[in-house]
Amino acid sequence: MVEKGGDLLQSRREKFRRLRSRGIEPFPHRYRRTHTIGEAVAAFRVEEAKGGAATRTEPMSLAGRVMAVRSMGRATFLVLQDGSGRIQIHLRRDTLGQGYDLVRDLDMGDFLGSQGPLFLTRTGEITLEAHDLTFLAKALRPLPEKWHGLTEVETRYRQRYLDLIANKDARHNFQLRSRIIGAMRRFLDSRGFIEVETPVLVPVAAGAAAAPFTTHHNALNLDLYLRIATELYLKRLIIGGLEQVYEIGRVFRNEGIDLDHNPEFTLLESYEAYADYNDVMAMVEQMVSTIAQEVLGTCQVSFGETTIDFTPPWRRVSLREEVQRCTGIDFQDFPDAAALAERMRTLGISVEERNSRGRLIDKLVSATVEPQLMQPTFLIDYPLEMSPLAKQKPNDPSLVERFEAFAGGMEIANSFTELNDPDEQRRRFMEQEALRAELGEEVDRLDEDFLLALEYGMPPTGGLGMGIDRLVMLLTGQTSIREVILFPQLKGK
RNA sequence: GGGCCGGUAGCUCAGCCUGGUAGAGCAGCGGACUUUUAAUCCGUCGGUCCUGGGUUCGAAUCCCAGCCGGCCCA
Repeated sequence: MVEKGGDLLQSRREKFRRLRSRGIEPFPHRYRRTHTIGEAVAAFRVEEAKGGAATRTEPMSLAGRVMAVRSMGRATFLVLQDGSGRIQIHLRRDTLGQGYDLVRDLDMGDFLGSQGPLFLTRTGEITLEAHDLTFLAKALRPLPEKWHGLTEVETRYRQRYLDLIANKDARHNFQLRSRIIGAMRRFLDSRGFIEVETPVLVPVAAGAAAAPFTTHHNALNLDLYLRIATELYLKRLIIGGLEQVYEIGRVFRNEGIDLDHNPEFTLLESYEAYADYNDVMAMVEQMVSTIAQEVLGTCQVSFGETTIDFTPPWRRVSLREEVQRCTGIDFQDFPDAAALAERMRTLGISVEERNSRGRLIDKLVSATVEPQLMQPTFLIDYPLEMSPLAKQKPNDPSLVERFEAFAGGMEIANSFTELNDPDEQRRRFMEQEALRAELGEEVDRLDEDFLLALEYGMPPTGGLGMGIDRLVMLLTGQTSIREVILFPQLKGK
């Protein structure tokens, strides 16, 4: 990389060189801290409750990154940051003697360890009185500015580490993300699910209607795809007698990028034998509200302009009714794609000449219904042709037992009573393949090996797919998926 | 794919409309300062003005094309 700002870098390199020449290793192997900063502060509070304002603790060793330097000549204040928080360090020539000379070669961004008791300054700030100072790592490049931090969105994404150093909100959101996924695992585990892992590299990108990424295995000389869903492998496990399984994993869809799409994203899928979509619906609202309660301490979260309340039960409404309410269109009146397309055009929805009826209804929902669903809502009972892996409703074979969950104007979950009749499944796959051939649409792919598995018998099963990134968006109040994915996809630079 | 906005020092931003030697704050460097809190004070260094063309005596500024990012729409 061509260096800009050469003298800034040179100044740091010079300090680095000086440290080494004085026999101080700027990159030692380890440091034994006795407390995290968070623990140290908590320990001080305990002592303070006993001892009052003049409290001094026993010496502690803390380590972290230097986030601020305030030097007043023969005394210097540093702010040290570790994963648990920040604390002020007070350095005095009186106390440190020659050790104080290190201040000269210290920069913001360096990692330091320091040992000493904690006390309260006269302005009331908990502070470590440094009795020694140890370089733990030298920062050879300057950090973003301390007050404004790092705001340029592109740099925040391309150099996420700088975002995490400078912006507390960014750190917080990713910590929440981890806790959300942890709470989700505990919820599912406590219900008897087991977590499994299925292939990412697959010979058929099946289980959803999406364009896959392609790759190649050299030794096998085999073209492979990155999975677009985990669905069909998880159902093979149901067939194998693992009655409750889930996988939280990355899937890859070769499509555009926008506020709620990233080409690789994290998907929860779960399958439960002997359950149907009603059971899954109950589980979803339980799971999301439990996670919110556990992670945020509340089921109400603010998102954009509104407050979303995840307290069960969530509104349930049939897809047909809701589309009718939002658009005045009853899609049952339009058994024919061309007529529906014409009607949709009158609403200003752009549709292509060669869209299937299923694709049209999908567009209708995402264009008109979805953006209105701010509060958690289950849309239930989808048209057969939109749902090749779902089981028909006993009393209306034009519909399937399927729901999608929405919140914040986004789809967050998709579920159905799984189709387990292998012959019917084959017919459905064939219909999809015919659509692809006829209209060139991206459709579910036929997976012969899955059909083979189905012929051995799959119990009635309720399945679920839930977009983890979108759930994290909702629970962290972020309206862009790139704010909850550490390294979102960007164009090359 | 279309529209709008943005890209200037390491970071945060002015300057662009109305062309005339590229600025501020922070950071850096030098100095003063032993309880500061965006420390303060004095001095000082620092630029591929996103890239490439064009117009012009002269372009960060105007025009065209492109790259990257954001938002809106499809």
